[in-house]
Amino acid sequence: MDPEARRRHVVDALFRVAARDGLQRASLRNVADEAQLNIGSVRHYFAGQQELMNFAMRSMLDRLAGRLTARVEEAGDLSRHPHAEQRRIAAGLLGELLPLDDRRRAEVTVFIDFVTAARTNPALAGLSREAAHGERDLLRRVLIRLAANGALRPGLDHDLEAERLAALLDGLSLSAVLHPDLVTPDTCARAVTAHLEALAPD
Amino acid sequence: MDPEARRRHVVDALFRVAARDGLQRASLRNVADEAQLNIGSVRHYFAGQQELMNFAMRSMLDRLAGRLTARVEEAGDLSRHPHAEQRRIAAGLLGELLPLDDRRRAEVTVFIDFVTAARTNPALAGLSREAAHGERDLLRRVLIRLAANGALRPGLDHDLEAERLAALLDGLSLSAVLHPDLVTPDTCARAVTAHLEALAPD
DNA sequence: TCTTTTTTATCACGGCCGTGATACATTGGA
DNA sequence: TCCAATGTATCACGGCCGTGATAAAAAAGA
Repeated sequence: MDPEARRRHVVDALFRVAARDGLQRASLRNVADEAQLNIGSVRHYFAGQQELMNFAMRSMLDRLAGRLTARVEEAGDLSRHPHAEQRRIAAGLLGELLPLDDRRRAEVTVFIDFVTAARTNPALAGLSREAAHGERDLLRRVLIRLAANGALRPGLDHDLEAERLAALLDGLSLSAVLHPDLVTPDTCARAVTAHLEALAPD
Repeated sequence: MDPEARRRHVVDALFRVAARDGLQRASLRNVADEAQLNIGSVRHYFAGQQELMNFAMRSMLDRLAGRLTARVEEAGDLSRHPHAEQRRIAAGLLGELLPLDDRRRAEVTVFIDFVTAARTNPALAGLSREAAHGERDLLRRVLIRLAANGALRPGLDHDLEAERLAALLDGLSLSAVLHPDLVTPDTCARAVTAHLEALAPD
């Protein structure tokens, strides 16, 4: 069987375990059970637990990056839309980073587990750093593009605003994952919309 | 010796271990070592690991709540200050929730470890929920107080703005803890200031 | 002083973990 | 067909864990 597919199968099992029970419970044995595989099979495709973790986190970042760039291309040339519509499109793009449905909730849940684990796990530190930079680069580009089309108030500090937007999205994600009854998908969407509208020209 | 002091001594050791190595490494043995105590002594003051964790998280929330209410009282009657100064005072208060120095960085680090652990640890779920509600209540009160004094733009949805402010603070804290070189104390302070200024009347 | 309570210190058990080693099964090409 | 490569399945070791049981030491009160 395709080794690539096998690896994906194992990684998906890891994601399910991590989303359900937390990343610390994603041991080789538990992941193997979830994948309905023998632990020996898992170890045949991954040299050890560290490599599995690293590969899983990288897979997740790749998938996320893929979806985001697809969204960006799909958006195309913003300048043909009115300003309000441009901000609406941007909000839709940013929603890809938020737990707005079950799929994204599971992804964001595991993402948060990974980056927090990375604080004390050198094997994941590089990927965590990469993710943080990637997020900020994306947000800066979005803001600059909106501003270039006149969809944002002039005179904004784009670096600071990108940081503020990153904090808003990260904070919403964290709260929505930890307290789903307190921070619903609707709350997330309204907060992002309000934030972008607060950056609109007068 | 005062049993209360002993418990605090153990809990402080747990905080140091959690801040340095992560909460998952805060085993009874590691905490006892850090406290320079025998594991038997620790177990004499705490029935088990679950009780230690619960007590530690409660202690931390109590300390934080104490500092915040002290800050609120210290602020006193805001209406005697000009609007800009009122927002500055509010920003100072909110800074108590951010990792602006080593002490607060350590606290926020452990806080994040606790609330993320609470997602899959029923013994901590209640405290996590309590913390989330407490944070939002505080922020709502701050915003309403500022608005009542005319220091904020009229017509704001205070519930939504409290949620947005909570997300900003949580997101800044998370990023500052995970990526200290990317999100510095100065960045945090500037982001909070910019946020409050964006809520100011025209 | 003697006694009771509190505190400190160990030992041992079972559980889960990652991992090395090894054997068995399956597959696919010469 | 035979053989090598790939994949699957177990066993065993040492490590760290929480915890029950127990004992020794220290402190406190009579």
